[in-house]
Amino acid sequence: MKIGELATATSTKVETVRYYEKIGLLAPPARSASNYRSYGSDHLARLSFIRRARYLGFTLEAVRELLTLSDDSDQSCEAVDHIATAHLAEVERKIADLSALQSELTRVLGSCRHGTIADCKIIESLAPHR
Amino acid sequence: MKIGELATATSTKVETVRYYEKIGLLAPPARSASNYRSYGSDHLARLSFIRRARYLGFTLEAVRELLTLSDDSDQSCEAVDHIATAHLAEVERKIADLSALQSELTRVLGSCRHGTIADCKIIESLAPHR
DNA sequence: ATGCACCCTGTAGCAACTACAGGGTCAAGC
DNA sequence: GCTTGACCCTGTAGTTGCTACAGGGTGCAT
Repeated sequence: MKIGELATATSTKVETVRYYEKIGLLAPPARSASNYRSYGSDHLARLSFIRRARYLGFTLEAVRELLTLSDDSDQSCEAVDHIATAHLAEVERKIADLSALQSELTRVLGSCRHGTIADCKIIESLAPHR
Repeated sequence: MKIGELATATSTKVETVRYYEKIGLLAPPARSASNYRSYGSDHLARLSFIRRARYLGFTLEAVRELLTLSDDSDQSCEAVDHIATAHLAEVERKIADLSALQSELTRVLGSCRHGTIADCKIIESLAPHR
């Protein structure tokens, strides 16, 4: 299949596929006579894996490790578990941060009396100096 | 005050202060005879505002708008409210996304039997093709 | 006078793409 | 047989919000 087909099959942009190849995440495929990239089902599986891991928020570096690990089917999956656990912790940290932010923004917004800028509580709470 | 003092006073890095000046967020200050930047209390107030808005997760573009609005004290604070509301919505969307992610990661991790890669449920769930 | 902390400019790097610019290829329709 | 349009190619620059040099100058204390 051509790059466009692979891209639509995996909900990826063509440029992103080429980018993954450039950074060594996706193996360079065979080329047609006219120099078009020609992908097989192994590439499709690999890219699906990458996209799903990315969808789950793993960094490209983590994806790279997961791919290496997944190629070595004899190893224990301890390392995989480790990467995923660390990522989950990171996600939970972000949720906590954003929740704190949400509270603060809600508080700030709640104080808005819809008057003029001069007595806007939002602006005021951004510049907390008297 | 010199850039280093301003930076520590606002918990900012010196490079970041210069960066804000370069992108036109912070007005260029006066210079000393030896070409050192020399800041006043207005700069301090301005930078405090910026840092607090950034801490609340506003983008630099939003901060720029908030600054412009805050300079025009006669205007209604409708526009300010609008920016903050939009940002809150964005934060809430991110929280929702991350929470979904958290569930999925927890589910994936919970299925790990700590065996070999070959039957690792984590890897399997990343490559959902039969 | 010499060391050190600070300041200056300018440029390159980070993540993970995305968007051109400036070309070539291929199949269909007139 | 020629044009039109959709696709493909490479390479480079842009995005966000900084951060980190490199390679220099300044100011103060010892």
